[in-house]
Amino acid sequence: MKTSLEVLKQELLDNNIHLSHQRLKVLEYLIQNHNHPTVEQIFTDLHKDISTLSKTTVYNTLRVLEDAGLVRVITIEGTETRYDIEVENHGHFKCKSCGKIYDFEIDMNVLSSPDLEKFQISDKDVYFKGICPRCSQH
Amino acid sequence: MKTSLEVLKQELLDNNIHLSHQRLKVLEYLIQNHNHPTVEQIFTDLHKDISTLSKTTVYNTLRVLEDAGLVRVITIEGTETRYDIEVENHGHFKCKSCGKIYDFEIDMNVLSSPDLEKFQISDKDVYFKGICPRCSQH
DNA sequence: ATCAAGGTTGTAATGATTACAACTGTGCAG
DNA sequence: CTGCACAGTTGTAATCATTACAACCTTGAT
Repeated sequence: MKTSLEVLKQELLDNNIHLSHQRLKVLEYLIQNHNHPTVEQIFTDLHKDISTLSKTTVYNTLRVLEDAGLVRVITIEGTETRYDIEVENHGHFKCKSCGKIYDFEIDMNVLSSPDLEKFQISDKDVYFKGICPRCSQH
Repeated sequence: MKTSLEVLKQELLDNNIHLSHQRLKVLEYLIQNHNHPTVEQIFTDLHKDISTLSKTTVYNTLRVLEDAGLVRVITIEGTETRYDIEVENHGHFKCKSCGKIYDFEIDMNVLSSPDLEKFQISDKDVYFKGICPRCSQH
């Protein structure tokens, strides 16, 4: 499994990133919660276990993980930033009614454009919005 | 031409939206500036002409235009919200070096996923990031 | 045992966006 | 003509996520 903790820990070590207690907890949290949590959610939940945890640390850690390419930042809406363990080939759908974000499989490799011939592309994000099945059956 | 002022004015009238002076100015600005301006840029530039203009009005107007489907909101980065006259079938590329946002043509209709069979999709956004040709040559 | 470097913490500052209440202008009824 | 109602505009204050910063803590090497 690609998102196993052990594999990711090794990736951090390969990137010369120190595996502190807090960082591991954030990483574990993201592995166990694929529901695209916000910083607030991550902080609130982890705070129950680590009472000394600071929100700044959560921000710092997420940036470290993002820079290492382990975590994907979802900015589908300007008002909220969400985080996701990096998984290839999927887009994000946000329901305008209930607000839930769904993953969907999509082949990013198909996504290319002659306009970008000379561009170096490092990130591809696909965001859809609309109404999810649960909300549309009202 | 699809983004002509006259056509868009008619669309606003069709949506029962009053064509105030300020709203027309914002609309004109977006037609003339396809460089994905922020609220700050729109406000600063228009303020030169309309000295009484309020930033709140710019926010209000952009929301009205967005709801009417004439304007597309670009949230490629959580820190900045940008606005674009609605044009079909194009994605946005942001250069991580110079920060410029480029349009590129892409066939949104190709973008679909079996996972979304029962979803009602109303918006499709494609965001790429990387290095633009101007920044990568040296 | 000591020291340096990196990591963590809490508070203060920032900055974009929204809420809100007062003001303005325009069209219509009388 | 006059005044009223409504939609749009304005400016300030409030909100909220994020960042800056300085002090503190941990850990590992010498």
